[in-house]
Amino acid sequence: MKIVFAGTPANAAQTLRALAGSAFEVVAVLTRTDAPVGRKKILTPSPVAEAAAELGIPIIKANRVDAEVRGEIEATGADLGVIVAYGALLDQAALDSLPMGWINLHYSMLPKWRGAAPVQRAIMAGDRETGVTLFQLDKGMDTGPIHLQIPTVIEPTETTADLLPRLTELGITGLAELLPRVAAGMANPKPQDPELLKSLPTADKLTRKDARIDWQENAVEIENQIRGLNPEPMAWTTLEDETFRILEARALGATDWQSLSGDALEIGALKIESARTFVSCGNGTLLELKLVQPAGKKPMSSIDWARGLTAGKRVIYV
RNA sequence: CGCGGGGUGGAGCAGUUCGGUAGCUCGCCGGGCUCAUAACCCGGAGGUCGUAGGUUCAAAUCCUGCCCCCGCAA
Repeated sequence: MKIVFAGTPANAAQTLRALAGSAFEVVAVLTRTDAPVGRKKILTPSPVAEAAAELGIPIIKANRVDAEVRGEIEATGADLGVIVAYGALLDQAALDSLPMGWINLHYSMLPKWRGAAPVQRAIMAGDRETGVTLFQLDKGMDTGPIHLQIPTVIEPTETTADLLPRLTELGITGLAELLPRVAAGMANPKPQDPELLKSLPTADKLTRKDARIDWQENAVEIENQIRGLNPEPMAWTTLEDETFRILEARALGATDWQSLSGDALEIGALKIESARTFVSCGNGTLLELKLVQPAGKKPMSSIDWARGLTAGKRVIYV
């Protein structure tokens, strides 16, 4: 069975490497075109493109599968497409370009969290469990029939940065199990429940607005948000009109500390103790800052940051 | 030339406007107090102030070039 692999980011590259080392032949790789990266806008190939180059696999760079790209894919003589975070939807014609269609590796337990940011959304929502789904791609957004799913627990302190590599491994495991079955014509995918497809939340792409902390919320929710948004795009707030990123923080439960202690802090106010820093959140809850990054600075521990604050400086978030 | 912040002993910062050889909060080393400690007290080590050059009697502070780090935007 010959395979065309489509993907873009680092975890997709890792999956590609695993696939290339398997019994199946990866005859071509489809990835997004080189994109400008960083302040200097250096045109950089995607991690998948780099991996493919190393592996000596022909690369097709395109941000859309149009007639021309479809022709290239068909010309490879591949049987099946495997797609992992490619970054674009395939239309029906593209889906039909390969005899066995396309199998998508998605980082959630579908039909929950369909869409672009399933890992982040699951953590941000405070889910205790997620997983990977291998399904037959159809024209909808992650709506196709499911081949195989592998669940996993989300640890209480886990960030997207922690979870994604684990899911990547699970995805590779899943592919190793599924592909031989597909090659043998033994695949039997089951349709997703149409009701659940409608009712369950989707994992829409994250915007900068999603990454901004609303200190009115409870600390537990804010912590979930911070963990889900690490490392991309990273939660932020403002401090004296400057971006202030919070990479790591821990909620002190759902306890109403303000009522308990009586020293009511304004929401968003900072409280510094000997070696710890807290921010007052909604309903009297407290969030302990761990790792922060002021604009223009490197990430630092919250206590290092607090050490540098001058006495008169007002440290209330807005 | 997209906008902006920054490079000062191991860490985080102040000092740069109005040039005069370096300060704060920690850490580290040694000693003391204490049942004990992230507490307190005493003492100590550690800095060519990113780099090259210029102005000056004198530059972390003024001028010029270069390197590096980071936030926003893409």
